[in-house]
Amino acid sequence: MAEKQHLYLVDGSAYIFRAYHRLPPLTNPEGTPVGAVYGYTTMLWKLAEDLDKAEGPTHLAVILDKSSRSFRNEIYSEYKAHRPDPPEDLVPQFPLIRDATRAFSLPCIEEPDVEADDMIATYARAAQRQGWDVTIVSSDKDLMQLVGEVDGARIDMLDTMKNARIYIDEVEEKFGVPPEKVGDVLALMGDSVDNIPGIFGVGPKTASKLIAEHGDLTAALDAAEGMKKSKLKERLIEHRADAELSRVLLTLKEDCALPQPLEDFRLDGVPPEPLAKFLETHGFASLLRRLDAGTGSPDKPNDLNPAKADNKGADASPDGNSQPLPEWPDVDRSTYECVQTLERLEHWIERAFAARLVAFDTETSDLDCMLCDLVGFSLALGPNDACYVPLAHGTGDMFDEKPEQIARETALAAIKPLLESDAVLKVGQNIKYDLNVLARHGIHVAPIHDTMVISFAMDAGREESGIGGGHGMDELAERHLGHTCLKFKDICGTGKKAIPFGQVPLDKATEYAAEDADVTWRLYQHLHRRLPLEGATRIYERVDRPLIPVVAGIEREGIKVDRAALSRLSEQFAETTARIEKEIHAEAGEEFTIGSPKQLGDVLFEKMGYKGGKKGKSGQYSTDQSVLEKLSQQGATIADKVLEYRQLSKLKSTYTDALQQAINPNTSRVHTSYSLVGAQTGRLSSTDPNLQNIPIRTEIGREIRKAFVPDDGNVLLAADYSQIELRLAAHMADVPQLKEAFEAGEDIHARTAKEMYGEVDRDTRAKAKTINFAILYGISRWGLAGRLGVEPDEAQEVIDTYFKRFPGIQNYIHQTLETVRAKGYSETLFGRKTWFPRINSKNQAERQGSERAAINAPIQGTSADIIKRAMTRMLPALAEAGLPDVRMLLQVHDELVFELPEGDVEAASPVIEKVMAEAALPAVELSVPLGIEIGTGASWDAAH
DNA sequence: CGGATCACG
DNA sequence: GACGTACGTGATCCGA
Repeated sequence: MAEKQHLYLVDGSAYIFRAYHRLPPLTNPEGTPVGAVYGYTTMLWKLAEDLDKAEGPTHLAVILDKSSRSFRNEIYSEYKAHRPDPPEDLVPQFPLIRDATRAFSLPCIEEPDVEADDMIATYARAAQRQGWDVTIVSSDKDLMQLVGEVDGARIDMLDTMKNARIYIDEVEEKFGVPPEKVGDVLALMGDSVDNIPGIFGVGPKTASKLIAEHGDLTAALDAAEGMKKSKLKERLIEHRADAELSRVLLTLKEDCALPQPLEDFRLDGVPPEPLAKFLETHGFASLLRRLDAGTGSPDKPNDLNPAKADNKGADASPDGNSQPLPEWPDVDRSTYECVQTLERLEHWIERAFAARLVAFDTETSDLDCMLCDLVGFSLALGPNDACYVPLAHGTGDMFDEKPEQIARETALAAIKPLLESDAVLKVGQNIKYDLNVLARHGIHVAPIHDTMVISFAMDAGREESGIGGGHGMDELAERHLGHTCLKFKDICGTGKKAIPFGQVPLDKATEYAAEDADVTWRLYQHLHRRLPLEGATRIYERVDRPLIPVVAGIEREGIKVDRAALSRLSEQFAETTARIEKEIHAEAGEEFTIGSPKQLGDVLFEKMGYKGGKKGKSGQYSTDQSVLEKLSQQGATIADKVLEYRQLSKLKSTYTDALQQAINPNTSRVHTSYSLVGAQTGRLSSTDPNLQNIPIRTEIGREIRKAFVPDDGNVLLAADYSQIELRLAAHMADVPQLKEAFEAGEDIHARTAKEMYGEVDRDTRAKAKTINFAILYGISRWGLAGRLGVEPDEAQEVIDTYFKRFPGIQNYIHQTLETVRAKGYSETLFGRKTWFPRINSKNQAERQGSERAAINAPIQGTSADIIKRAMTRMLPALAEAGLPDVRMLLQVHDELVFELPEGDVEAASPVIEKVMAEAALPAVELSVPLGIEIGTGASWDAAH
């Protein structure tokens, strides 16, 4: 019986355009741009690796566009007429795509005057007729027409960037119709990229609705006559011919002449020699190493290879620069040692002292570093030179005998001098976690490095090919080392079946844990040497690195909450919501789930017939606050009740219930976890629980703040930067009036109103405040119009006036955008970079989104830098002032919260104020003062 | 697991 | 030509 054949057809031309935009501008050793080629090569690599898999290819061909002309141009001269020329650094990569394909010894089809889509369609159908399965490697929506099954032979698609299979369900999800109707939908929508007209004013939603309702294009167009009068009806009738032409243009030609028979596409593995040569030529060193490892040929031992030391080829691994990677052996988990005796541990410690740098990782029973038990730690001193030291394995529900291991206190006592030694750098990935675990055992690890934080300092906002832009170890290992780490899930399982790490057998545990340390060591070597090249040393060394132990300390302090008060609030909220729920149901005349926006929308806008319902992307009515407030103004009392219900259930579930649960049983306090890499701008973020969004804006919300309290005899002190972002904007954009106003301690929004309108009253001040924020967030006339409740034209006038009064602002925005477009990143006053890979996107919404974020990032980021510097200096300054009992508890972006003995308030306040006010110095001298507001009280609420 | 909603700066 | 409209976050709930 013949095995099932499976043909993969790779849409090469479409791929490289996407790869080009998603990858950094790498160059090969000769200076030729190769970013897209690199992406293409890794994609072919992945496909080739699937060769042996059940759903993998037996046959494969790459289809390229030879020219963009085809029979469609004969029918419609405007077809693809307005396509811009490809970017100039993509042009030289086209021929290299062919080279790459040949390097993999794969067939490559290019026919003059035939579009790749038609060739793909032809081959796909030909294979399907022979009973083969077909996978089209593309995400082109035109090709989705082909998806489906004929006589057991199926055609599907694979989007390698999203690693997603596209089959009938996915197509239906995207277009709302089955694959064979996609052409009809597209004919209505049109396609600006290919210049297919469609029907003016008809977008994807309308198009798919029309086709779904009427069955096909002709039926939909015929039905127009019978529709009730509307813009849509007019358009369908008027532009019928456009839609019909579009339908013809969108029909794939499935009967092209086949330049090569299908059988020629059989895959017989990839001969390594031509591929190696290609990878070498273009400096794809990380792939080259994987090739060497994969073939395992005896003349290339899988070890440090001095013969390769003369390889000067720049490594175009996707780092955004051409930093050569040191030649390391591939990760080999079989080399790791499981350390089970004190003698062996002492040996490792001795070697670590000699190495002066050790990568370090703790393994624990829980993700919460304030609750977990330490079950082991791992060390790495070089590539494949790593060990795992189990301390508490097999003590859980396991029936096996407890394995031999060093007693925890003995091992910790042995390693404490190493971890605390000034002479040895301790490197971790998210080392803040390990700092906290060990601090609970009386070990204060220093000095430290953190690969996650180093990565963030260089690459915040950068995205790479299909891997994402994160700073987690697995991602960093993939991106920089081309290595796939063992996944925690695979070791411990997931969900209910998950086991704690302490119950993982020692051989598996050693592979996983020591690999973490090994990979951390490698990442450190790689990332740390990139720091100066990326201009990121200053921000890392002066701001982010010194902050790590400070934030760890804050997390360990935690904050006391009044459980009884929260519990009372929970009860009160439960009673009130129950009452309101009944009232809402009564008013609606039926019981439904108020918390379901879908059900609520149907009740309000369908059943009760209220107007003003707007459906969003998902086809659901929006029922958010602004919508409900409008309904309320129309006299819908149910809207007010829903608003109140929403508010109270939010407060209950997110705060009064959750905070009680978050109280640590050992410390009786709530310990948040701050992410040092959470926000692209450099801000911290807070999780588990988030203590940066505790309510303050409403009276009832502030009840929750009252539950944040000091220990007996202490008070809480809240110190916040007043209007720091506007102050920074005034400085950075050099706006004399605003600087003066800040200097004089004026009300800044009032001053803006005076400048804008000549007079200050409630109304003009409120407008000015809105405009000031609009500026900070990157302005659009439509956005501002919405906020001010005026027409976009009027909003534009307001913006014009603002720019005229404050030309520095306009200049700042212009300069910032120019720089970001040219360099790809923005910078804070302290040199923190945030990358904006979509700033030059052809997609307008995407591009404009990036522009707004880019305008805001230097301001928000500088503010973050400043408060971080203040935090780092704070406790030493207080200790210096003889105030060692002041504890720093929280950071909320522009606010620091302290707990201190009542008697210390008077002495501590000026110290805190001074540290915060002078935090930019000496690196940056601001032309505006930083105003600090300080309050104290018996609760966080009272401290404001 | 993504979308909708809403809490904060 | 259509899109969707203020920046940055995280938690919760619903419903597929």
